[in-house]
Amino acid sequence: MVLDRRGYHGARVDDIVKTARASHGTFYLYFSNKEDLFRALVADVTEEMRELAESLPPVGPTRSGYDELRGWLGRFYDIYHHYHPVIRAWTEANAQNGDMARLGAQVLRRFIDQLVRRVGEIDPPPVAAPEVAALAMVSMVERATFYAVVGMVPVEREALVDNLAAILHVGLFGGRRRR
Amino acid sequence: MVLDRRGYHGARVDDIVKTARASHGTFYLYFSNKEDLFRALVADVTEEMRELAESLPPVGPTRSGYDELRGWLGRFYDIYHHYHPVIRAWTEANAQNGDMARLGAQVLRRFIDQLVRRVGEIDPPPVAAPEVAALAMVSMVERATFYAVVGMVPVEREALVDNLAAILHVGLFGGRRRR
Amino acid sequence: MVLDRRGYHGARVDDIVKTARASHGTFYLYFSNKEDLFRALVADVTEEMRELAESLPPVGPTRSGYDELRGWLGRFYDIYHHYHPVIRAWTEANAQNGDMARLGAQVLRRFIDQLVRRVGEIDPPPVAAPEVAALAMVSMVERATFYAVVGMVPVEREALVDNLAAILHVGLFGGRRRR
Amino acid sequence: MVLDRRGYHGARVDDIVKTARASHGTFYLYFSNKEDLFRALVADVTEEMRELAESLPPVGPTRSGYDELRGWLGRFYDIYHHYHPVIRAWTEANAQNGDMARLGAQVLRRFIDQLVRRVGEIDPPPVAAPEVAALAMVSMVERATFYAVVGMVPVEREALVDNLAAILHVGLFGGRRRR
DNA sequence: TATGAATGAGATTTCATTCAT
DNA sequence: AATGAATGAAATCTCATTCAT
Repeated sequence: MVLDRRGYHGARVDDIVKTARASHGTFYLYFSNKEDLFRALVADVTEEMRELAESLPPVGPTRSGYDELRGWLGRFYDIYHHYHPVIRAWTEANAQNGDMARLGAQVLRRFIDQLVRRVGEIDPPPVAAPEVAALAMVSMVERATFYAVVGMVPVEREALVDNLAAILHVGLFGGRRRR
Repeated sequence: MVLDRRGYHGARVDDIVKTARASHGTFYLYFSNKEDLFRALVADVTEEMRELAESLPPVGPTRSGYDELRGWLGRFYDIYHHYHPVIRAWTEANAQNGDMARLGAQVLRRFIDQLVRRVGEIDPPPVAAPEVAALAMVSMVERATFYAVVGMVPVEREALVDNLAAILHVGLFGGRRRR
Repeated sequence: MVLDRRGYHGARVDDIVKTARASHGTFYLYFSNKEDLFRALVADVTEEMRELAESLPPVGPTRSGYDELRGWLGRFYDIYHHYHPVIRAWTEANAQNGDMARLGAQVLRRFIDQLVRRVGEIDPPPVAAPEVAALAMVSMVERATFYAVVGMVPVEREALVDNLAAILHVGLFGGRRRR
Repeated sequence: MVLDRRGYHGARVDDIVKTARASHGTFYLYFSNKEDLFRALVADVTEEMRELAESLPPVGPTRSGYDELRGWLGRFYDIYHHYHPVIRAWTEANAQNGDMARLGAQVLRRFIDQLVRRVGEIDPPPVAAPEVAALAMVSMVERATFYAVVGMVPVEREALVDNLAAILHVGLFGGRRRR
C-alpha cells in the first residue's frame, strides 16, 4: 500500500497506479481525482468506525464486562491494523484544516458520545465531567493503538489490549473488584 | 502562522515568506530548504518537550503530588497551545515514514521512559506492564490535549487538565485516597 | 447535438457516443477517428453548399429576380439553421490552419465564383472588381446568417432574408427600380 | 505567434513558452492558466475594437464622407492584420458557447449600435430595418476582412477597402452621387 | 457487429529552489 | 544581506483510441 510508505502527499498517482498495475487513465476512470480515492478509502474506515462505536459494550465492574471491553479493544486494534495505511494518511489530513479534519472530528465525536452514554450508566458516576473523561479515554485508545500499529513503539496486540482494558476498567470503576 | 491553516504540505514557501514579509531569497539565506525550517521549528518544540519530560514530577497518592501533576499537565497544554501549528505539522509528518517520524518516536520514547521511571517508584506497582501503561497515559495526554488545542473538541484548559490529572491519579494509584 | 454546445474540441468522443447511445467501439467501427466523423458531417454540409452555390439564380433588376434571390437566401438560412452545429464547428476549424480550413476556403471560392459569374451577366457592370464584391456579399450573407442562427443577434429569418435581399439588390443594381 | 499556426486548442503551453523563450513557471507567474492568457489577448483586441466602433465617422453621400469611411475600413483592416492570430482564436472561441462567445456578441453589438445610429442620421432612411441592415454590413466588413487577412482569399488591402467602401456607400445612399 | 473497461501519450499546472541584481 | 523574477522537474489530469470479449 502506497499510502503506508509515504502518506497522502508522498503517494503519487504514478505510484498508486503502478502498485495497482493499472494506468493513469484507469485511475481517473474510477476516481475523479487523487483526493477522491482518499475519500473513498476513508469512507470505508469511517463505516467500520461507526459500527465499532455502536458496538461499544455496556460496561460494568464485572468479569464479563471486562472481557467484552477487551474484545472491543481487540477489534479496534484489528481495524487499525488492517487499515493503518489509510489511518496514517487520515491522521496526516486531520493535522490540516479542511473537510477531512471535519470528518475526523465527527468520528471522534461519535466515539465520545457512545462512551459518555456508557459512563452515564455507571453508579456511582466515576468522574465529574464525563465528556472530558470520554475524550481522554478515546484519545488513549486511539493513539496508543496507532503508535503500536505503525510501529512507533514496540508493543504487541495482546499486551496493548490487556493494559488498555485494565486502565479503562480502573478509570471507570476505580479499584472496584471485578465480580 | 501558515502551518496552522494548511499543515506542512499545504504551507507553500511563497505563503511562508509572504506571512513573514520576507523574500524567497532571504528564506534560503537562513534555511537551506523548506524541511530545514520545519526541522528548526520542531527542534524548539523538541527542546521544550525534553525539558517537560524531565520535569515530570515524582508522583504519589498525595494532594501535593496531585497538584504537581496538574501543574505539569497545564504546562503540557500551554506548550501545545503555543506551538500548535508546529505540532499539527509534526503530527502530519509523524503520519508518514521518514526522519520526522523517527524524531517523533524519540520524543514519545522519552516521555514513556520518564513515566515508566515514576511508575517504577510506586509501591506496590500499579500495573503489570509499566511500558504499555506509560504508552497509554502519554497517548491519552498527548492526543486529548491536541484535540482540545486545535479545536476538534470543545474543551477548556482547566477542565481538560483537571480530568486528565484525576484519571492519571486513579490509573496510578487506583482508588487510593489523596493524603 | 454535442458539437452545438461545445464545438469540435469541446465535444469529446465520450459525449458523442453517449448522445448517440452507442459505444466507443461502435464509433470506431464507423469512423476511423474523431476527425473522420467531423469530415463526414462537413461533407454533408459541403454537398448542400455546392448545390446551393449552383442554384444561385440569375439575377436582374426585376421583381422575379428579387423574389428568386429571396428564395435562395431563405434556403441558405435553412441549411445554416439545420446544420448549425456542424457549421459552428467548421467555423472553429476554419479559424485554424489545416485541412478543414482549406476545405472551407474551397467552398467559399465556389460561392464567390458563382456570384462573380452572375455579376458578370449584369449590364452595365455594377462594380470595378467583381471578385472582391462577390467576397463581400458572400461574407455578408454567410456571417449575418451565422450570427442570426446561433443566436448571437436576435434576428428572425424573414427579417434577415428580406434585408439581405434588399441590400444585395441595391449592391448589384444600384438604385434601379425593380421592374 | 503560436495562436496563428494552430489556434487556441492547437497552441500548447509548451509551444507558447518556447516561442516566448520562457519557462512554464514564468508563464504561470503572469497568467493563472492558459485561458487567462487568451482573455488578456482578447481584451487588447476588444479595446481596439471599442475605440474603432466609436470612431465610426458620420456618413453622408459626400466625397469626404466616403473618404472617411475608407479610412475607417483601412483601420479595421490594419487591426485585423495586426491581431489576426488572436482574432482567429477568438473566432474559434465564438464558434463555441461560453464566455468568449458572449464577449464576441458584445463587441458585435457595439458595432451594430454605432452603425444603426449613423444610419438613423440619414434622410431619407435607406432601409426599413436599420438593425438588420447594420448586422449585414458589419458581417460583411468583418468576415471579408477576416478572409483576406488570414489568406483564405487573395485580396489586397486597397482593393478590399475600396470595394467595401463602395458597397457600403451604395447600400447606404443607393445610387446617389458623391458630392 | 457491438461493447466499454482499459490504455498511455501528452497536456496543463505546481512549487521548491536559484541567482543576477 | 536582501530581493523576487525566473526556472524546470515533477506532479496531476485528459481524452482519443484500442482490444478482449
